[in-house]
Amino acid sequence: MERGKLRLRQLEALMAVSDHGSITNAATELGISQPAVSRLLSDLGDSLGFSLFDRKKGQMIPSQEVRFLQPDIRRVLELMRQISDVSQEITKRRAGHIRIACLPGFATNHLPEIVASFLKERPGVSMTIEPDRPERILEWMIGEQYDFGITDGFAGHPAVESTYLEIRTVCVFPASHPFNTLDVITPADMATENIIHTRRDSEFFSQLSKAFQTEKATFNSLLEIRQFTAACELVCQGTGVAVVSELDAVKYTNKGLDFRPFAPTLPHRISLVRPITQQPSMVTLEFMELFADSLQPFLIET
Amino acid sequence: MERGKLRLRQLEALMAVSDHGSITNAATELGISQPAVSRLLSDLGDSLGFSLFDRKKGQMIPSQEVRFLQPDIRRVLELMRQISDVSQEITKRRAGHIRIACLPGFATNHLPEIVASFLKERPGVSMTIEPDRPERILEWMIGEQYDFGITDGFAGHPAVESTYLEIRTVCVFPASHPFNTLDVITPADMATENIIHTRRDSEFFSQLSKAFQTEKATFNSLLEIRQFTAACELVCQGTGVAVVSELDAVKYTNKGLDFRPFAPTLPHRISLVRPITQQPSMVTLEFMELFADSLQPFLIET
DNA sequence: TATTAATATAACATCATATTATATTTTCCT
DNA sequence: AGGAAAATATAATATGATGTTATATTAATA
Repeated sequence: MERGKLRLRQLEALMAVSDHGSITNAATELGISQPAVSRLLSDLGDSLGFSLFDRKKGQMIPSQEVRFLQPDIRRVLELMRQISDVSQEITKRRAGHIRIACLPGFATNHLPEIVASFLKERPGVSMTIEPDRPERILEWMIGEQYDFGITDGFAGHPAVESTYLEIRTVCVFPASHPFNTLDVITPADMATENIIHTRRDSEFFSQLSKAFQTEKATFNSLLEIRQFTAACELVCQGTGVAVVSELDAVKYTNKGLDFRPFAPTLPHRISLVRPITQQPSMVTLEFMELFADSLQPFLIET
Repeated sequence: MERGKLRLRQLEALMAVSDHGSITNAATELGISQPAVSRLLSDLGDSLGFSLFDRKKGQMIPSQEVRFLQPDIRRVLELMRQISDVSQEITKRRAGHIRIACLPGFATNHLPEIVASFLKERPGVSMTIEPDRPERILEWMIGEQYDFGITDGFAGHPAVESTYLEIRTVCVFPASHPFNTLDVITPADMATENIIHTRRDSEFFSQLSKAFQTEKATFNSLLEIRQFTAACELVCQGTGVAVVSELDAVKYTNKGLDFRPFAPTLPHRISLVRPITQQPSMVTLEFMELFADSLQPFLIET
């Protein structure tokens, strides 16, 4: 017995002949010459050590042994086709998996629509989105559990590459509020208003209160929340006014909210991060780019 | 992009490098030279169109894209190994499937032990055993639904090859019965006994009753059964005596039964059959041979 | 049995896959 | 940072796999 290795082409030939009943037809099907198939089979027969076909009035009938192997062989060929297909999709950035860790605000607000439009064009791509606190996001980047992170302005870490961005912030108020006559809103304007704001230990709160101090305006703290979207919801209810990222504000214009630029310009600082050690996949890269672009209209010009 | 076909060897190289962390190790593992692996990968990279590995201080880390494909690739390689293994087993007649149709008597009596010893040596072989009436067995042979059949003496059919066999028959009686002093039992001896026998329309019954007629012995029919084993069970109970195939008789010697040759010699006629149109698999052939051999000790010498 | 269709074999071209030799790059260690 | 050692890439080349065309052989059927 010749114990040569099984080759894919031999199996292809075997199935083609099984399926089309003759070597000649199989050759046509495979787009090669009849002798080529003939030899593939004879080689395969040699290395398998049993006869592959019985002839029954001109038809090539697969032997019992071959029939026994057929299911596995079909599976192999099918899988090869699939691998080939999927890798094509990957090349066209239409297949793959992206793991994103982000601040809870993004998980519900801006990210979903970007993700949706990205996935719509790419049937083979799947994603994991994990919202969590900044420290956790950082850990995940370092541990390479996620491919892409959206977090707040952060200190930097040798294992993490980050792009720092400053988002415009605006003052939001109910559409019917007198503020709608102003072009810009200042701390002085807000001195008589109830203010909804982020946590006192947040970086953004200290910026905001400093702005009020500088202009010697009263800061009437009414409510402390964690996310800008929560603030917007409350402003909708008429509970007060707030300074939030324009990214969040625009989502509420059709929900009875209006907004104006806030002066002085306060940046909402965020960072787009990724593990530096591993090369991101091409889809990931493409997504990160798309996401960064999506923020462009909301960035403070420098 | 070069859109060449994926080759198995490339995938093997890919997984070897993924699993062993370096091209050099992978090459050792595959038993080939380092440049060979190097080029397999570079070819694969070209045809896939994305980078396969990231280097991290001497370790080759599979890229996101590769990791995405790995499960499928592993499955392909595993399947190929399996096909190769199974076909080896087939060659050694240790894998395959045999479909047997037989008379109900054989399904419970002689066949099981032959099957058991056959399968014990051949871990990859599986069987289907279908007991049924002779006409049904014939149909199945013609329709090629079964590979091997055990039926009673039969008329012959152009699509079925058959081997005709004559099994010795003996008279069975309880061990304590006076018959145990005789060497041979004749119809005359049995004239005073209650007789358990096969159905009146069976070929064997007509032989038996003709023997009694020839010797002008009374035939005290007590019970009509279908299978010889059933007759043996009843003889055990002391219900009567019977003439049955020696094949069945030997199974009851340790169950309180004894037997002696019956004179005149009556053959129990059976046929081993198989579809003539299709070439039987090698295991099937081997099993048929084993089965025929197992009957040898019970055949009437010619 | 003659004719035709299907398959096998032979001689040869080309590409895949290996080799050895050597250049280049990376890693890692003063 | 610079240089030795290890890992990887490239080049030149041999061999086997896979294809071709031409032709012989075998099987089907009228």
